[in-house]
Amino acid sequence: MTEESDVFKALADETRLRVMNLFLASVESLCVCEIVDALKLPQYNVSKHLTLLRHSGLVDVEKEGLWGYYHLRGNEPKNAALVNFLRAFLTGETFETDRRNLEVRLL
Amino acid sequence: MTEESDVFKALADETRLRVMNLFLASVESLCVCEIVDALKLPQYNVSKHLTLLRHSGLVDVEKEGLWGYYHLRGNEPKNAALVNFLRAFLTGETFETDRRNLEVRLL
DNA sequence: AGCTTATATGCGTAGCAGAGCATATAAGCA
DNA sequence: TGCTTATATGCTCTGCTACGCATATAAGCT
Repeated sequence: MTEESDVFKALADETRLRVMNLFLASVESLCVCEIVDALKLPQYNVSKHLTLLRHSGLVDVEKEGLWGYYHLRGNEPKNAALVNFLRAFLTGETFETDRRNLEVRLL
Repeated sequence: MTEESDVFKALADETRLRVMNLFLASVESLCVCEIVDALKLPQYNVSKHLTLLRHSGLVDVEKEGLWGYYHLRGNEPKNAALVNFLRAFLTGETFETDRRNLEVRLL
């Protein structure tokens, strides 16, 4: 059984919220290295958090050669309301900075 | 600084979600013993989780003699959207059973 | 084949969180 | 004052989790 608390466990971490924030900010899928650059965190760290987010059902990957393109599973009925809530909830300096860094990186 | 992830940490626990579910189900404040009876968990356990929820800003207490009446802080702008989301999110057998047990206990 | 690049993962460690049990606090009542 | 009731809390143990580092995997390129 999938516990309801698992979704919150997935979000109960500063780094994973920062990752989610990036997904909310971009229409496109994001590869690991883009997230790494935007958050300025070690690659292994980001990779592990992405795996956890994927297992929680919040995001999904599509592999294309070397790259892994991660994206929100916002279409899932279970996630839609949550994603909507997150969009309003993730304010603050850190999140804004991360979004700016992502924007620069995507240029 | 209050981290955004703290709210999710507060909800990243099955027991605390069950407590929140009871608050969503009842208009009135709830005392600890009512929650204990509804959830069928040890008093010390419930008490600790309530303290944590209080520190996270999600609930508040009013002490009246021996009793502590806990209630949602759903009026807080920061909580309103979350409470709304939770109301739709907390489905499942356990939550329903808990609500029924609370109802019986409140008779 | 060998090198590089992108991503994942196993291991060890440190810290936090929840459970259980006992006990403290403190209010009401005989 | 002493007993009971409602709630809180200190302590210990245990398990999970995030981190860092190293390394594995595996695709593309020369």
